[in-house]
Amino acid sequence: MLIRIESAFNLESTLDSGQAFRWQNRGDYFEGVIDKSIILIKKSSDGIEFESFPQSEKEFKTKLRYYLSLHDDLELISQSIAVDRNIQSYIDQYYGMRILKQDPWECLISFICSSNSNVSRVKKNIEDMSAAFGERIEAFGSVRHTFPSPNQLENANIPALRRLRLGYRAEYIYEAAKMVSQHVINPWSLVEESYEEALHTLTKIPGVGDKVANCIMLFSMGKDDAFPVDVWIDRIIKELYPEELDDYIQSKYLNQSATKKRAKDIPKSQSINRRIIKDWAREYFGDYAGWANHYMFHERRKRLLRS
DNA sequence: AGCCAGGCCCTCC
DNA sequence: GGAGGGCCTGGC
Repeated sequence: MLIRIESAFNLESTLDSGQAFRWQNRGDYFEGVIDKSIILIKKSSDGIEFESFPQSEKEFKTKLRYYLSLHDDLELISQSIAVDRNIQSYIDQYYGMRILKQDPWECLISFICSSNSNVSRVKKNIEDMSAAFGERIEAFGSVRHTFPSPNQLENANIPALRRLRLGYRAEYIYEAAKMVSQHVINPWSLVEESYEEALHTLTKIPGVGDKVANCIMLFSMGKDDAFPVDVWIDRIIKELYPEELDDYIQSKYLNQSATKKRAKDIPKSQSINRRIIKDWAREYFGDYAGWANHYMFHERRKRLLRS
């Protein structure tokens, strides 16, 4: 079925930029799993062409438009975050890349897995968990599995998760599944909450700190101003904006009791922590800071893969 | 062999 | 409140 897209859409960068972990690049199309279906997507002249099974394409069209954030005004967002030449260049290079709206539960577990890890390993972890505890789907010549529900993961015990090579994350995943299945936390309801509320709730889950929480909020909850700071973003921001960061810290300190703080106590750009970087970037890039984050991250990742 | 990878948690100060 | 070390595993 065709989904007509009026504005720009970069399918490859959107699905293969490390924000989602279930998409496989099959050359001229992508295969993934959303909800209870296998999805095939490819570019077409006036939008994208997709197939779904077992859920019908008619049923899936609305869901897919939402998932791909096709209703978001990319022109507006790009203008909003293009505050300097750096970010403008990244937008130009990967124009049409969008932040997805994945399932918050799957996204939560995915980014718990991501700590001290890498994209290809997280992909394997998610496929392994799905194969072990999700439901089998067969379509288009492929066998895939749904991402397990909170109940299905809670019923998987920790040793079984350990056997999937999840390492110390197994305990976190099990605890998270228990919290969700027992209604201590409802990740889907956080879409309606404010950034601060959602952050507060998410970081109560073991294995979820500030970075992971910001990824979940950005990639599944439509919190466009979430700004995950990992080692790469940390390096990029310090590299591109050293003066701005120093100025920001100066002003923060001056706004406090100026006499109490001595110059030597003011952190230098090398030792600036991730909290300060996040606070600065959310002010600097504004309402769509998370999109700026992902363009910077993606550009760096692509550049490193080339070299 | 030893360090690092898209962090987080716990234990000290 | 923040610095420092440990943690599963895989890859170089």
